[in-house]
Amino acid sequence: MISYKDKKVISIGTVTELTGLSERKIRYYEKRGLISPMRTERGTRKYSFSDIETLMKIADKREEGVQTKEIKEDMDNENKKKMVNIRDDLLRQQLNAHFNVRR
Amino acid sequence: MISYKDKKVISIGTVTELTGLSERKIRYYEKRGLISPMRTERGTRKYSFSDIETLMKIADKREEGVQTKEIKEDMDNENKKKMVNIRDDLLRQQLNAHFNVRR
DNA sequence: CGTGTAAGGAATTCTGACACG
DNA sequence: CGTGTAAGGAATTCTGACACG
Repeated sequence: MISYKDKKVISIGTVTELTGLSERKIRYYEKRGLISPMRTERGTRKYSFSDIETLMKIADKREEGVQTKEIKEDMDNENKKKMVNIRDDLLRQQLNAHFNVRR
Repeated sequence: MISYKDKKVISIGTVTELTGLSERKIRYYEKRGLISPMRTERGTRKYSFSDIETLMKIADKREEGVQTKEIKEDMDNENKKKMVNIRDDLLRQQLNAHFNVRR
């Protein structure tokens, strides 16, 4: 969870090599809200391995002709589901703790 | 094992921020054989998270006054031990497989 | 031995725009 | 809408050297 996967340390040139995407595309997907790299003090973008995985998925969808807007909506929905699951897990945990204490 | 930890994707400027070490020091530790970053086609160095962890350890040792040569020897010895363990584990595995088959 | 620094060149990254469609 | 490209500037990285000790 506190893994290296989400550390934003990779610059765009390397992302280009890792994903096969052009800088132009990568910056464009950012503008459309599909990824959100970090910015250093002087404004250079830094990406995480997570971002790279996301970009690979985006590349696949784009090849299928899916528009960035749709891709974003799908991604947002998946995130929503994940958040709901986390919330439910938490609730369940708290309920369990509550009943265990009372018994 | 095939984790992100060993992927060489971080440029020296970022390593500088992550470790607090100067570029000069980082390059010097490389020359002494303490780390071995990758090189891109045009010669820029790329480091892994492993390299960064190693650099942090080096920084600690250096603060204690330990010389790079000693640090290298210690690191080489640790690696040797690890290799021996891996070999022994493998041998043990093969022995077990052998006897299990014969019984 | 370990590290700082100035030097000059080459490569990187950024933004805004023109282009096509 | 999605992507390419040329443009100009700013920041990055590299190497070899001089310096101190």
